[in-house]
Order: sequence, then C-alpha cells, then structure tokens
Amino acid sequence: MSAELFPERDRTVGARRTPSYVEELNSAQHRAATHGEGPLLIVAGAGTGKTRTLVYRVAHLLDQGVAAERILLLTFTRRAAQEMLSRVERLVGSRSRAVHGGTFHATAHRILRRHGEQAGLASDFTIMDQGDAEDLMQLARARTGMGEKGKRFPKKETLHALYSRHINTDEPVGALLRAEYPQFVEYEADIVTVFADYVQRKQERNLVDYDDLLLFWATMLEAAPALAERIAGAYDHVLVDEYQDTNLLQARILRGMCRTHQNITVVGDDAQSIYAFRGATVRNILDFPQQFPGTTIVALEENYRSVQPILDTTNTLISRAEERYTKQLYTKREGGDRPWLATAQDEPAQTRFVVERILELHEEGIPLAEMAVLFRAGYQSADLEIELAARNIPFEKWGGIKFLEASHVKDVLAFLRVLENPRDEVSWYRILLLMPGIGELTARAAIDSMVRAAWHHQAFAEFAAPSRARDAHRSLVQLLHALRDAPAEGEGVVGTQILTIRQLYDDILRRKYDRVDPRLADLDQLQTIAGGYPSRAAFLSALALEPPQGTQDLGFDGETEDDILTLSTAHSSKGREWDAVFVIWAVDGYFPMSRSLGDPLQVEEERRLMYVAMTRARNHLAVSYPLNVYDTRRGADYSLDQLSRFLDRGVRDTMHRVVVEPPHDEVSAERNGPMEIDLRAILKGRFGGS
DNA sequence: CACGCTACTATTTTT
DNA sequence: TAGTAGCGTG
Repeated sequence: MSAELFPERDRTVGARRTPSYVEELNSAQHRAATHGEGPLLIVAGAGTGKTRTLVYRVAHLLDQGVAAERILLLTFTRRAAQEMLSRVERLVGSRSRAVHGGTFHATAHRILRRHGEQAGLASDFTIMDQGDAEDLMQLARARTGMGEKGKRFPKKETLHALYSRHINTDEPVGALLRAEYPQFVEYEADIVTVFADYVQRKQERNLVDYDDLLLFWATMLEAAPALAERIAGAYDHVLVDEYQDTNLLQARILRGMCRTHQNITVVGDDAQSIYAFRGATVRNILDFPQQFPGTTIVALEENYRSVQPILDTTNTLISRAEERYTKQLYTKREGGDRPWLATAQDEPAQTRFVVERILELHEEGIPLAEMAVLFRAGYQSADLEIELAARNIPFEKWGGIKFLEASHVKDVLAFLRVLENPRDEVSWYRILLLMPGIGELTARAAIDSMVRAAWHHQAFAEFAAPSRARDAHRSLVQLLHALRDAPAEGEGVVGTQILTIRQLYDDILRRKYDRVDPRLADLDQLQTIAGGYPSRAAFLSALALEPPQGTQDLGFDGETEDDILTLSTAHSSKGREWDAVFVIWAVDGYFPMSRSLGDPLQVEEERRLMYVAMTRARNHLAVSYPLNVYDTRRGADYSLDQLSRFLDRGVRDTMHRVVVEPPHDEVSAERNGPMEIDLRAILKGRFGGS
C-alpha cells in the first residue's frame, strides 16, 4: 500500500529485499553495520549480537554495490565462517555466495595454491597438521644428534610449540626460552640447529606447516610488491571476526591486505581472548586504533542472550580482570534464576548431579540440543561420557582427541601421503615401521637409499631389503604399485584407494591393537569421508585444514539422533550458546589449570576462559565441583579440592548454592546395616588394582 | 637387528 | 591412560 502512495520514497530506500536495518538492529549495531569506509573496531561483549552485526554489515556492503567476490571475511574457526556465510545468504540471497569467507589458514592455503609458484613454492605442496609437524621435528631432533643430550633436551612437542611461537610472535627464540622454558636456555644454539634442520627438511620434502601458511602469506604481502598488489588487490573490504584471538603475524597479514585502502572491520571482545598459548595477543585489539589511524570504535553492550542473574555473575567474574575495554553488559531479559553452584562429594557425584539435572530440564521441555556441558580439558568429561552412554543419553563431543590424531587413521593416511608426495619422509618412516621385519634401522636405510636415488619412482622398489624384511618389502611395493595404477580422479577414487590399503593394513591393525573394532569403524568412516572428494590431493588438503569432528568410542551410530547433548571444551564453546550450560570441574588446579598458576597472565587467560564458558548460557547455568578427587598423580589417595579461585566471595554471592545428595546405593547400604565385606574391592584387589 | 615386555611419565586449549 | 623409552631375548 504505502509503496503505491509513496513510490519515490520506496525507490530511495533501495531494493525490496533490503533488510530493514533500523528495525532489526539496535542503534550501536546499526551504526556498525552501516559504517562507510575506513577502519572500524566493534567491541562486542558476549551475547551482544556480534555475528548478527557482522552479517548485516556484509549485507549492507552488498547493498551499497560492493561486489561479493571483493569482500573477504576472515574468521577464526570453520564453524564461524560457515555460520556467518549462511546467515548472510539467508538475509540477502544467493548473490552473497561469492563472498570469500574462511579461516586465516584456509584463506592462506587458497592464496598459496594460486600465487605460491611466483614465490618459489611448488604448487603441489602437502600441508602438515600439527602432529605431522611434530613428527618432522622429531626427525630433525634425532638426525641432528640433539636428541641424545640426555633427558633434558626438549621433546618434539615442546620444540614445535616453541618454533610455532617464534614464527607467530616474532619473538627471538632466546627470549621465548627465558620466558617460557628457562630449563632449556642452555640449549638455545642446539635448538636453533634443530629448527634449521626442520626448515630444511620441510623444504626438501615439499611440506608446508600451519605456520608457513600464514608466514608465506604475510611475506608475500610485505616483500613482493607486485604479488602483494595481486593478492591484496582482489579485495575492497576485509572483515575479521574474533579479533582478540589474532596474533602478530595475522595482524601483519591484515595490514598487508589493507595497504591500498583502509576498509577493515574487526570485531572482538578483549574479555574473551583465550588463545595466547598460540601466540594470540590481546594487544592486537587494544592497539587497533593506533595501528589503523582514524578508527571508528563502536561498543556493543546490550546482551540478548542471558537472563540478568547470569549476567550479574559473569559481570562480577570478569570485573576482576586487569586491562580491558570496560563494558558493563546489561539485558532487558527479565526474570530467570541465579546460576547454581553445586558442591559434589566426588567425581561420580558430580556426574550424577549433571546427568540428573539434564534429565530434569529435559522433562521441563528443554531439548538436549539446547544444553551443553563445558570443561577445561578434553579428558575431564570421561566419567560423564560413560554415564551418559549407560543412560542412553545421546551426546556429541567437541574438542578433545580428534579423529585424525588416532594413530590408526594416521597410518592409513601415511600411505595416501606417500603416493601424493613421494618425498614425504615422515609418512615413509611411519609406513615402514608398520611392516613386520622392518625396524628403525631398515627404515632409515630404505629412506637413505631413496634419497640417494633422488626419490626416483622406482627408488623404493630398488631398495635392497635385508632378508627378514623381504616379504614386507615385496608386499609394500606391490601395494604402492597397485595404488599408483589406480585412477587418480573421479567419484569415489580415494575411498577405493583406502580400501586397497586396508587389504594390507587391517591385518597390521589387528596385530598392533587390542581393541580392534572401534578402530576398524574409524577406518570405515575415513573411507566414507574420502568418498566425497574428487582426488587424493583435495582430500589430504581438506583433512589438514578441515578435520572432521568424528568421535570413535561411545558414539551413537545407527539411527541418527537429532536431539543431542553437547559436550565441549571451553575453548571450542566460543561463539556458541545454549539454553542450559553446565561448567564442571571448577576446581583450582583444573580450572584454572595448575600449570598456569605460576604466571599471572596465564591465570588471567584462564579467568577469561571461565568467563567465555559461563557466558554461553541463556537461561540456566550450573557450575559444579567435586570436593574429593581420586588422583593418581598426587598419590593413591583422595585429596581435598578447593573451589576455583575465580568463584570468589563476590561471585558466589550472586549464585545459588546446591549440595549434591549422597548416592543412593550408600543410602541403601545404611538401611541394611554396615558393610561386612566389600566384594568389589576384593575383586579389584586380585589385580593389584587401586 | 627386530620386537615384545616393562617401567615410566607427562597430561590444555586449536588452525 | 596411553604413548614411549629402555632393556633383554631370539
């Protein structure tokens, strides 16, 4: 109607599908979404509609006539990228599909595949995930003879972490050693030798690690003007989510990408910075206005997620933090209960509390999919997982041990990798050691002979294996031969290749492991996943950058449930929200972790992590902790735990205290008189058990 | 030289 | 608990 009455006015508003920003955004969100050119910093507290604002901003840019393919949206996780892009599409339709969105690493990968050759990088490089990189570091450690310095020399994980920190932060190795690993300071020169060998090895084998992806991207932007022009020139607007979790290297990339324009939008919350361990620095967001002069700052403070009692608790918790953009989150959401603080006798009691409360809330009509249990570290949910499985409550676990880290999966992938990149020493080594009759020395001899043959195609076939390894050598040659002859591209080829590998490998697996079935099931799953990729190369790259979240044990296969409880590490919970959230193991030494206690900065990060976990809740929040922990690390005895230091007096005052009832079987034992004989303890005793 | 056995140890978080 | 370093045996 009004369109007919005011045709002119309608035209000035723009296309009909234009979202009505004013109606759907509050004034701060609106200001951010419709910001014009120039740097923009959106300081967005938890639950303040950060994603919504960013989504509308992309829509706004499209409406302003910016071509979709000239917008680059960088996020921290794949999930965030997918969610953002699909929400933009829902808002403005398919024209948004050309928006480039992804993680820093995935975007770097795309750019390197396209422009890497002009920077001296072979286009068929293989991406190593963290485990691969550590294995290669181990090789460097062993081959440089540094591993034999006695037990004091850092392990491959430590070496890799140190190397990665160095690349991501630009801090000199010596400084990092003094700050993080004072016990290894004396080995600085040796460590650098190992690093040099690692880098050398990486290049010879045509391998690229996660850090290289970012480093090469940044370097091309900074040191190759013509190349930088082509890379950065592809985009007119760059938007970055979770900016508080970027590191110096990523900041360099952003400066490079915005060298000709200043159209950079970053969104973040300094109170949710939780990735310092991988080089992220909250300074990036605190110093953004200095880095990009003329920055417009917009703060989002109205929380749409949580009820006020939850905000009271989380606001109090984070008010203890030191340096930050001060925000006081508020909400118009009335009512709601205070968060619970549940004291349990021990771990089983805590588990029982969580499960029973989940069932209770479920009875009240909250779907399992709207509930989550969060914890500091993956293993902390073990007891809960067993109980959930026993009670047939379907759950899905995020974070924790990943599918690809399982050694049997890595074994199978090693075969594919060798085919894809015959110089992949790490994978060769892995495969060779699997074979009966081949040990460390034979494996090294085989690799050395391949090196001498310049990794010629037949190099392995020509290797003169010692007699005890003859059979193994022959069957491996046959297998690789068959795989090389197999079609390289087309529907399902990778799955077929895995099937071929398993003709050899399944027997090895049965010999190597006790619990065979779940592992075989994992390989079935790997085969299924592989079926969706057109080529081996595509499959391997995708695995490094987009690891599947499949969990092996205790999963619920068969009928696919759609109402599933979420278990997640606090880290993996970032950016998500649920109706009801449980935070378990709120014990000093667990959350915060004991390892962080020596460093005030790390304790602060743990506090922010607790804040992230607790702010995921919309209506119900329960924090729980067991009083006694049976902990083998502290001797074979129960120890008394202390509540997490983050739940100090002031925070507790905003919460509702609950004490978990003792278990039912003890109650019934009391009814029947004292226990005369403990059958279970006797049985355990037979095996010298605990 | 491979391999099975035992003892030990270190155990976050993610791309 | 699981992965691994070290050791003894065949």
